Amino acid sequence: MIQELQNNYGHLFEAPLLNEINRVGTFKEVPEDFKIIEIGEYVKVMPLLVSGAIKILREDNDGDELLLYFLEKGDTCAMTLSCCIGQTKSEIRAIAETDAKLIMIPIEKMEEWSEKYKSWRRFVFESYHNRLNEMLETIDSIAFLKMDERLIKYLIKKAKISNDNSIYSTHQEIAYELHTSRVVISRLLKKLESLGKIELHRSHILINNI
Amino acid sequence: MIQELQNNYGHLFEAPLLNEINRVGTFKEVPEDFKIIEIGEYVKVMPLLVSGAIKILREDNDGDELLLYFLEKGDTCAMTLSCCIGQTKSEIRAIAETDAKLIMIPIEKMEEWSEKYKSWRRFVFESYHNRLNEMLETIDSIAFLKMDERLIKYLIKKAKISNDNSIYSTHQEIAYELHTSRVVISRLLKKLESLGKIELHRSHILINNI
DNA sequence: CATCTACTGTAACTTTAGTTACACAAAGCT
DNA sequence: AGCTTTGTGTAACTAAAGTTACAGTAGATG
Repeated sequence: MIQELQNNYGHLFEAPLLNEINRVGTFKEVPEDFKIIEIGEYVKVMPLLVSGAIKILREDNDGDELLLYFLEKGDTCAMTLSCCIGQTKSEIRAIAETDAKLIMIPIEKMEEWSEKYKSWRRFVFESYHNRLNEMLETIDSIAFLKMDERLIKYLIKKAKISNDNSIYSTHQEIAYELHTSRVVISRLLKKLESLGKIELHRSHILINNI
Repeated sequence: MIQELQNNYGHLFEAPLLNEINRVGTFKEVPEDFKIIEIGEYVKVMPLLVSGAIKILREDNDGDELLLYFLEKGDTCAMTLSCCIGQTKSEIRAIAETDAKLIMIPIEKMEEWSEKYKSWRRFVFESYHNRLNEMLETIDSIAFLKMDERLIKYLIKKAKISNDNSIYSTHQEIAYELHTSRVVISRLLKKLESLGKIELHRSHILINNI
């Protein structure tokens, strides 16, 4: 494990902390679509992401979903942090967007390391900072943008995350994540295609020049 | 100052920390509608709210506003925290919703106290936790609710914040904060009135039984 | 008290999004 | 192959929200 840790967090954490993480953390590989955290669960470990991407979803009372944001390597889930500390249930769902590698840290270490390591405090604060900003961007999108613009942002982000300008999703899946209906997405995608920005195939969207 | 501090934060912080806050913090009273933080400003102090309420607003490129959430006594602005630590510009605007009393802490103390005081760490983490949850609630509202439901939530919250079931706002002001148009708000308010839930007066809404 | 400004009410219309319904085609299965 | 499931395209309609326009009225101001 030490290698993955070194590569992704070596520059962030001081050596003694890295050693501790190596000692108490457990390495975990999860496949795409693996459910890492479910809404309402108590969270007992904090995941450090070393490779891949995770999507964070919110759900309303009717079971309708909304994509909040993606996590990438070097990130941790501030929501989880937040739950760990408060000992509260998870407010969100975390699903592996791609195959991913994680280091799981038992939550008891959170407080201990916050006292001991300046770099850990920095990391935790920075995670919160980043997540708050992601949330703000999400709010901007849903409050200020129309669905066509949200869709474009979504496609760009999704392509960036997977580092591939093909997106292998169905219209239905996209509709879920943007919390709208399949018909609306098909309609808007068709419009984007007619503008030459994308090409539509079955379960596959090719990004040309958005 | 010590009295306000004791009352609102006495149970949260250990005595030595309270003393330090008393020593380095500056007390500030601001009137309703006072602009505490503006978008794009660098933030050099962290406000602890001891009385009154503060509204936190987001703005898009066209200058359209959206109310994110309210802060009440015992709260601090996690956004500000976040900015302090990251030394970045403020992403939000903070306006006194009512007359308010604040204790301003120089940001250098943030890191110092995070190392020294467990209660401070708790407080900071908890603030982040609360703010993330407020943001989630905001997202829920704008993503999952229709305007009439958002308006009702807004009225309830606003009444609660001012501890008064009269709201002294114009339809235009409400429209700004919910990021919609005055006509829409007038329409929906009229409907609520006809249901007997509220009474409409000039610049004044009386909440009956929402 | 006459005038002006700000606030509210409402009608009529447009735009955007959501819904229903159905046709058709690609992939999966036996 | 034939059948089924899943994904997409599109039309027709409804609902919600945003826009424009204008009238009326309560307060503020000179």
